[in-house]
Amino acid sequence: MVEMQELSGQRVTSQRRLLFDLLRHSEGHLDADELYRLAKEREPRISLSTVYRALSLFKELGLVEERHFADEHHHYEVKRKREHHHLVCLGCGKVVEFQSPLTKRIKEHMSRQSGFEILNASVSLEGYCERCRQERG
Amino acid sequence: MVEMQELSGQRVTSQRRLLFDLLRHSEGHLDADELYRLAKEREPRISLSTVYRALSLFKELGLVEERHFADEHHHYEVKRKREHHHLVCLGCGKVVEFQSPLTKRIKEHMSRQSGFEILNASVSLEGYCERCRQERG
DNA sequence: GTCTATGCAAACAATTTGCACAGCG
DNA sequence: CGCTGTGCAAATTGTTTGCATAGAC
Repeated sequence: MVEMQELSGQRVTSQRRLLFDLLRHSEGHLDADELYRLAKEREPRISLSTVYRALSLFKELGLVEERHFADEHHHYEVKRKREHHHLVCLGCGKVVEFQSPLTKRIKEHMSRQSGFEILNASVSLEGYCERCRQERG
Repeated sequence: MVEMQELSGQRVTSQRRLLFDLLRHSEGHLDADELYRLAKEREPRISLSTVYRALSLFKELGLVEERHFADEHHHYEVKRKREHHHLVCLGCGKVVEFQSPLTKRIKEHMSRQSGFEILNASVSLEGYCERCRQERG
């Protein structure tokens, strides 16, 4: 298990190490409060502002990405090498990640057509997962 | 110019008519506060909570869609027949809408692959527009 | 030892809610 | 005229900030 060793000149504190670690090992897309609650289990004195400050630092350093799913607040996930996208179930909130070569083609096409330099693409699909479809009849 | 005639059993009030009208005719993607300010020009006594209540009603009825662009608060736009997507400039905030047959293909592909019933797709591309690219050198 | 990061409480911003009155149907 | 929608102010929720102290380097 890789640990946080350096933070581009910023200090590596126990809180930052813990928070990054939790993000790293949580499958999902945590929001600030979920992360806070998890962190408190291991370090009860940690404060929510530390969580926000750490998230904003990680985001600035490009270590995590901020997502805006339906309605609610922000979710954060550790940035991975491969670009990936999200399929969200409107019934149970489950998030499935996927990749698709088609997104690369959309980027290329729109870049040519608009003159934008396109840095990133995010595709988000919504619908009902198999189980929720059955439950809804 | 088409006017709001009915609201699925909900009452059509002057405020709702005004708000929907403003959304309708604003090119862009208004947020609650922008909409509020526009509405006040025509109806100074309108309140911000009315704006929020109307937006949430419209959203429930499927008349408008809520977008979550980078960071900030929600934006709302009247739902149109054609699905369309967004290209956002990170420099100046400009939003360009586009359509692409590739999104239909992504939906079909993911639907087959995941067993989800996919209701909608939203693609959001970020980058720098031609002008901002020049200004940044 | 110096200077940045933390915890706490208080400030802010976006959105929601309770209540008495206004006005649609 | 009954009942839903509105304006206003106050409440909530998510996030940020000021300040004194803790702790990384």
